[in-house]
Amino acid sequence: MVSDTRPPVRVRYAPSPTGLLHVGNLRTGLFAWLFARQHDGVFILRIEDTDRERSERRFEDHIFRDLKWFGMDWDEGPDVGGPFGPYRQSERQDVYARHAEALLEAGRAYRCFCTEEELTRQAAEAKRVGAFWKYPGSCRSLTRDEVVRRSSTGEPSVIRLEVREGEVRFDDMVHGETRFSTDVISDPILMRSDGGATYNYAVVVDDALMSVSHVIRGDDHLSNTPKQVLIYEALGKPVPRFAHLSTVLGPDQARLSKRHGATSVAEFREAGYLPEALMNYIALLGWSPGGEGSEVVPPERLLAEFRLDRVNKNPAVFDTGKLNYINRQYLRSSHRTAGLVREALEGAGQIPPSGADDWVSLVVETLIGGVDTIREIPALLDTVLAFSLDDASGESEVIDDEGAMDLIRRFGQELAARERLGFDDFRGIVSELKSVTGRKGRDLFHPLRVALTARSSGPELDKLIPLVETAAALGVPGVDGCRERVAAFVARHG
RNA sequence: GGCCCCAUCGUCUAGCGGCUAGGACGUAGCCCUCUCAAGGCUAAAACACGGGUUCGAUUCCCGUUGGGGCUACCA
Repeated sequence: MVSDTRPPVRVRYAPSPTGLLHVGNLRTGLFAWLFARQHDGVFILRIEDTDRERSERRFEDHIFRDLKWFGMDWDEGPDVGGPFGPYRQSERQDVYARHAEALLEAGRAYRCFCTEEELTRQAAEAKRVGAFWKYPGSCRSLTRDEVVRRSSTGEPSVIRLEVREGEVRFDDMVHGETRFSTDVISDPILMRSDGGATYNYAVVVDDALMSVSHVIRGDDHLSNTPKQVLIYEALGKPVPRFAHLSTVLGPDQARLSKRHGATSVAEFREAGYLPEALMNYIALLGWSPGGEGSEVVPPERLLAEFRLDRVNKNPAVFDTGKLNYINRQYLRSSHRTAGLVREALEGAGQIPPSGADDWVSLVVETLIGGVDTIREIPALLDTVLAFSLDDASGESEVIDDEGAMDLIRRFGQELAARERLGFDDFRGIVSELKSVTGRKGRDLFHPLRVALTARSSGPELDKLIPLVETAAALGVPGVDGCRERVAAFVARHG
């Protein structure tokens, strides 16, 4: 046996609590989570709330809630703790400061007194004449005494990393080997003049201290990576492996945002999407199971088949239509569907006074095939159960057809003879009407549908009739039984 | 301006020098059917452009074009 010397897999997901969790962000989290779980690794949730202005605690709670709903779990995080905490950047400021001091001591970083205004002016001027500009390193050569003197007068300063010469290279799991020349990298600011850590520095300190082995994140950070590698080097910490994921775009090819409609996990949940369907679809953004046939890949299979190194490099456009298709597939087979339909019906006040369970399963059986999401059920049910004679007035094909009306009258007489119309009764009546009137097929069924629903389309009659009869029997408000409906229809048009 | 990343049907993708360029969603037609859906079958639909390398490029290299990111005391 050869012993495995690879370091343990530790992957982190680091959302910012500045708003609701976004599907683009969620995809990064999903890929990171899948990778961690596939390698028996540790999945860490870290909250990047260094932006005090925009970060809010309630958004953090929403992140926990949405991730759990989505089906992800984590081993370390602000809510569950862990050996490398704290897991909120806002609680780690002293850690950043301490390591910055150490870098200063080690001569890898230096204090810079250049004012932001002056530097911004230089940069703007360079840009105006089309010249390249980077921080010239003016403060690199300040003597220790001078630094002490200027600091003691209260002159504000930042801490910058001294960028070495040469090249930075790293092997990205989705982009392959990537290299940058340090010639174009300004000495990055580690600590701001207000004493706070900058993002690029804080992530590195956190990832290094948390022994993160794989940094999986959006590719908007690809250009930041060389800076970060330099910081790892200065800190004397091993550089993790990186995987930079492309962004998720809206239908107009622009980055997905609110104006594209639903983009937050919460919205998809509320719209009645099943979490496993959303997970399946999101995994398909940049990855595919390959081969031929279905792309319905449930979470268990995702765990087995997903490959981070096979994720596409180019950005993917979010397609609600395909998400709907995937959701329909899960809606039909999930054991959770009934419970969710029940909630939706309760929310819409469509649960009858008695017999709720039977009612819900009947509604599911009748309507689930016709919807993209659970959310559509209450409205569809309303439409299906509605019976308005006024709607029928446009059905001249039936109303003006004496044969059809005769059929309906006979149908009404049959119904009048019984209390309830069971589906077997309906079968019997129909076959009798068929032989009496000589009508069949469309001529036979269409008039009956119109008399029963006042509409020319809807679910199959063998599903619709039990639904209407049950609704009437259970006392769903405003729903008449078949007998009353046909009688009313005959009274109006017959 | 500089640096970096990306580029196959409308969309998501398979492809890793030789394929009738495959699948999925969507679209169209047909079938099923009382209707609308669903479901089944079929069809149309792509290698951004120009140079190389090679016996041979969707595939490798270089440009161009078009997207995107970074170049902040934002993350």
